[in-house]
Amino acid sequence: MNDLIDDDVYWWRPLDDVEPDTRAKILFAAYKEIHSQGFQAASLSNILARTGVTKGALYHHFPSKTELGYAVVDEVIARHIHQSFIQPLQDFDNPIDGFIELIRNSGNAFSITDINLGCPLTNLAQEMAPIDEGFRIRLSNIYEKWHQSIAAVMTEAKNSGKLIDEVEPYTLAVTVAATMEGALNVAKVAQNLDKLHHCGCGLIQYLQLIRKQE
Amino acid sequence: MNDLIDDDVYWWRPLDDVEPDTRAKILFAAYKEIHSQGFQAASLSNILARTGVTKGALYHHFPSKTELGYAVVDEVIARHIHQSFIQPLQDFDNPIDGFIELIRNSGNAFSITDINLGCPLTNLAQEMAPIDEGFRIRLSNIYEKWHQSIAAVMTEAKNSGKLIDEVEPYTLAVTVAATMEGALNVAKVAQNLDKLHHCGCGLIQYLQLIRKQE
DNA sequence: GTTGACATACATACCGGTCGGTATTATAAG
DNA sequence: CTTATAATACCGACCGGTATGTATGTCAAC
Repeated sequence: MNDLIDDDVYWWRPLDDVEPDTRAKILFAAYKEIHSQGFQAASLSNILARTGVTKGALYHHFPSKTELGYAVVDEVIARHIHQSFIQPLQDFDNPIDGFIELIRNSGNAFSITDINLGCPLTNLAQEMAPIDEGFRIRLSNIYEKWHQSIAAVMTEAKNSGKLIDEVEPYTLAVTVAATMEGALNVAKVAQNLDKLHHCGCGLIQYLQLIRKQE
Repeated sequence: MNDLIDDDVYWWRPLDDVEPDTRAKILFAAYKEIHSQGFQAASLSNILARTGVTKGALYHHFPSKTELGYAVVDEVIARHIHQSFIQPLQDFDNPIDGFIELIRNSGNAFSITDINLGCPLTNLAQEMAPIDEGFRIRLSNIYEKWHQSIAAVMTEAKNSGKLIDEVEPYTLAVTVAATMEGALNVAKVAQNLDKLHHCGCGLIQYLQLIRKQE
């Protein structure tokens, strides 16, 4: 039905030994449909066809397509971002080294499928922020949490003398996040991992330069 | 009909003293509709209603909605990017100073409308790259030209000893472009110019750090 | 009288959403 | 243990609206 996504390479999957309940099935299928088609172009019929769930069941669990979209943001995307981008920050000893490590790993972690479809958070933000405030608020909150998490570890690093004095932690956080987002964008359009690597190298260079020399 | 865009603040407008021909009218209206709604959600009926042009006229000039979209990319968006982001590079004496100046000006140049709707190039790329190769190629070419233009001025600057030796011009170019793009994204979702300023400051800091000290 | 530049009416398909009905399970009284 | 009642979960035909696209007609210019 939709060849853009192969279930096997997907980051999240219902556990094999537990039959996911209907709501979870809908939610996951909706996430995939939205990720590959965008929210507005996402077709409920496609979601139903792929899950085998009927329209009645869908509208039993969700009052509207919009509310289904909100649930995808709150329950799937927000969790994904937290696990992939916020949680790892906590393990950093020195955030500069941590980020460099994270960027280096990203180069290998992303498959070409990931690249072509882009970041689900960015995609939805782009599409829905100007036309639906419910989406915008939810997505904006996720970004803000991410920025503040980065700023927190940078503040700590600065206080312990690991960063040059000119660094403003929150400014740095927003900039680093924006660069990572832009990098994925660029790679997506080019369908080319090299672009991603270039951005990674550039960002690493920036991070090296704000490190306080002994 | 569509309140998202106010014609008067738009960067491009048919000249007042020349009645634009039908094709140009359609093209401009389509550009606005696509910019505010996205390509897939853009409605031909809206475009027709706003121009007063009939469906017959539209399909006389363009064989399909997709081809109309291609024409918008080739004739409107590509030109816009060239004028706004590529042309100004040529006037730079020192590209570091030039970029800093350009970033500082951007902070004032962008209206809240611009921010909320986002960059037309980025929006289209996000939406259409994974699902239509015709769009993807066109948009990818625009990005590539932009990257190479930046790389060219950076190469020149490096050769004349204005940049530290570690700088790789093309890598720097892609990174700077990605950061600018990400910055607009972040500001769009937050509907907040402050985010844009933060990214501007971060980027300026990076540029200052790669400058060769005398 | 042929061609280009439109205008109008219509065709077809798909969209999100509704609604009457049913199957299953939970609760609790008798 | 049986039975009555109620709530939950689900089914699928159907609806109005809108989407892109098409077929045919008009009319002025050369």
